[in-house]
Amino acid sequence: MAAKRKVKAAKKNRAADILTAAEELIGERGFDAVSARDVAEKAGVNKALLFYYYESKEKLFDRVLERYHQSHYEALKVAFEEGGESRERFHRLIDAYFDFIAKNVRYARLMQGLVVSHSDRLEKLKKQLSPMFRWIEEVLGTLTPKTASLAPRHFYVSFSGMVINYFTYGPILEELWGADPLSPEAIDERRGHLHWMVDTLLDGLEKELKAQS
Amino acid sequence: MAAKRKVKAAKKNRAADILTAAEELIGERGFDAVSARDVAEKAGVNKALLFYYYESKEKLFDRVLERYHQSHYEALKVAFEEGGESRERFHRLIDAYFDFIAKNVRYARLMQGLVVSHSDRLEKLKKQLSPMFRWIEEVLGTLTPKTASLAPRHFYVSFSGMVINYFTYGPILEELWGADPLSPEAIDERRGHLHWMVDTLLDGLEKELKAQS
Amino acid sequence: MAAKRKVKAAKKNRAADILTAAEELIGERGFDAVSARDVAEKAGVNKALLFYYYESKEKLFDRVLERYHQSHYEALKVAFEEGGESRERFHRLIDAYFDFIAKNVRYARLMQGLVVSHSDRLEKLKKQLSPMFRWIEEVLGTLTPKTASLAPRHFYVSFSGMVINYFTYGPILEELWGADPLSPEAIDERRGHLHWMVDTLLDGLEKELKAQS
Amino acid sequence: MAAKRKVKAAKKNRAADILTAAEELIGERGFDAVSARDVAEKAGVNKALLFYYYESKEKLFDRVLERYHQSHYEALKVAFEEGGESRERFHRLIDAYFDFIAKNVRYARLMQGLVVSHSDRLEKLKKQLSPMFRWIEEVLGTLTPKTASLAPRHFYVSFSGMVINYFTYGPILEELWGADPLSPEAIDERRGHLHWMVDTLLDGLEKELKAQS
DNA sequence: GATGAATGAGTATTCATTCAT
DNA sequence: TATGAATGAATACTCATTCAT
Repeated sequence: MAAKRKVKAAKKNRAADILTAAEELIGERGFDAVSARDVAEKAGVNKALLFYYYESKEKLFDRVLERYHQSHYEALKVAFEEGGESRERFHRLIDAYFDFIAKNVRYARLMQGLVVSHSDRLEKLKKQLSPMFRWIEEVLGTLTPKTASLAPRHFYVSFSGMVINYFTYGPILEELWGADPLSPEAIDERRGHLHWMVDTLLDGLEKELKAQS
Repeated sequence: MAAKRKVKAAKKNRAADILTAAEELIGERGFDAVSARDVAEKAGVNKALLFYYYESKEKLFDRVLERYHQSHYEALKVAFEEGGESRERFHRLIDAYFDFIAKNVRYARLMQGLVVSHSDRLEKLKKQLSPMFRWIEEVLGTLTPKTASLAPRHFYVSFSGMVINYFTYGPILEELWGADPLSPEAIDERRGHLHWMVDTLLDGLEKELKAQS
Repeated sequence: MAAKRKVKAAKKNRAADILTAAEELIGERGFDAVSARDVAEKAGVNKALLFYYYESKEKLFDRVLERYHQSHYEALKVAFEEGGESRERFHRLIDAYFDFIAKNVRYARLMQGLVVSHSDRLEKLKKQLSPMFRWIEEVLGTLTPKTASLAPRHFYVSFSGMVINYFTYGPILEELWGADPLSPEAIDERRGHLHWMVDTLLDGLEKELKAQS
Repeated sequence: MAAKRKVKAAKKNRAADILTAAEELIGERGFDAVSARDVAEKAGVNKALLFYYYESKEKLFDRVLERYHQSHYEALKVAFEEGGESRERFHRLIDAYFDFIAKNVRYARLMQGLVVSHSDRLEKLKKQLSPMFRWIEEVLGTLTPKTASLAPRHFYVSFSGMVINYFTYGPILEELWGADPLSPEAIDERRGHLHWMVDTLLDGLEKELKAQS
């Protein structure tokens, strides 16, 4: 049994190696700039093996995304549903969002590249994101007034922009910024910004709700 | 003379045709997914002509970007420097930003793809964006408190995220959104959202400044 | 087992086919006039295979040269080091040189094109030829006097010119020559010429050495 | 009249500029490595002008060669026919050959590339070289015995190899040679080698003639 | 499972050449 | 004469994918 375990532990999981390699490369360079050869080399396997395990480059990349989407969605849900008072929950939600992206900057880059890609990939993306978007709309629904321009969807887009773009535009601003935007201190600073945003905007929304009623 | 003019007007300007074709295609599919052949076909010219006028695909794409950056920057400056009371000027600024992107959705898509691209292109982008970023930092500097997380750079990233991502993530959300996010009505609604954001956040900042003094 | 052998013998060695095709074409037309497509077609393989095996056209051509240089150098060494009296050894040396070129006229043509090619290729050539040149200088060193214009290097250039140019200029002179300079008879005649040269020049050198001492 | 002269002197002779540019480039890089664009740029004229004056790149290159062949042939003839005793004339002939090539190293390089080029160019070359070869055969005919391997054609090939290859192989040997083979001193040294060769071989031939009679 | 070999369709770019002006 | 614009064909090389072993 011990022997078997050792064997199992030593056993190379090439399928997983490939997935990891793909994930890293796509995150760094974007979809179109990564070739099957690149992935195979990085994973240390034969090129043909990609196709054996994942059928096509496209499907391999789909798998990379799926994994990300799922863990992203779950991170948000766990954070929000942990209980507590409403405002507290939203702070936890934005923290979860921000932390997930901070830990997976490659995911942010990948998404950014994806949303401007051609139709086939977009269609898939729509389907994959839809449950998370529905859930967030529902969650935010309780505290926004009827005004169309204050509907949950707008806050969703605004906050996801604030979070994601920090990580994708940040590196560009590095020199102008005066410090590495991905350093722990800078990340904390940004987190502070986001919490101030949440507070200020929740205050504003509360005022609106009062005025409407 | 009139005849001559007509002839002149009818004169084919292939260089411009190529630039336009490139602009449209890149905006739709992103840089890497556009080939020289695609551009030539769309422009209705011989592939080799593209190299005759622009030397390389890369340089052609640079030209596309330059044009955009410049008109973007100018639109913002004109809007802000027109005078008026501070809050009014910021509303005009956000309007200018939003309108420019709304009229040039392809530019938004292009930028989104760019920020996650490989190093050579990124380096160029940094240089090109730097003056605008500097200017915005200066402009916002007057109304933010000393707190690091409320520094101009954070509001720049936040607002650019709110504006740009509406147009790049919007299409993905179309079905979930329930309406075309690029329709005039939806665009007006989003504009309303942004103005509410500006007002609410300026209120918040004023409160902070008072508290600090 | 015999069957197996047959199978093995029948096995296609495309890498070798490509090398052979390249060698033949370059020898006929010179480096620059041979395209990757030409080589692939002659070898009866897909163009991409050429890059699969040899990375680049340049490297493929390098391999062709390497093979030639090596066997050329070895042929000379074997001939000279076989022993015997000095004059006998030089006759064997010139025979080996001449025979090698006669059997590999394409190599002569190839070299002739190479020496007038651009810098990258020249640099490589220098490195590849240097051991053979050093060795020949050493070998000739024993029988030339101190006079600079009778230094080994001059005899090396002179004899290599006599040998190589017969095969490269020969075909041009064919019609004027009155017979095919590559026919066995013509080749024997040329060999006679070279041996007469060797004898006459060795006589001359001996006289010089005596005069100097 | 003076005015007219000035105008004439100032008048640009583009056709000649093109020919000169072509000559220099071909001599440096060989035929196939020179493009019409290269020539036009070096000559400082529009690419289309090459075709206006010379019809095609091939014909332009032909003209370059013609000029060379003609002046080469003439240099040899003048040197030999100047009179004097036989041996003296041959020394003058080899001097003329050597000097011409030394002054036109590019011609040597060009020829070396040509003799290994494909058929069209070779055919032309044959026709162009034929009168000179005939003449040399005739000139040498007086002092060679009947022996086939001592026929004029062999000495022609041998000496042209000795002369030309010094200039084409020389640069390759530069580092091994220990000095620049194209420096005036090295060139004089080589000239010495050639004259020693002429003397030694003429001595040898005389001995043969005596033996035969 | 895993691999080396093989390929057809594609890439950006350069070429000699033509032509209207 | 001279040129800018235009093109069809070629260049070396890369791609995702297949397949026999």
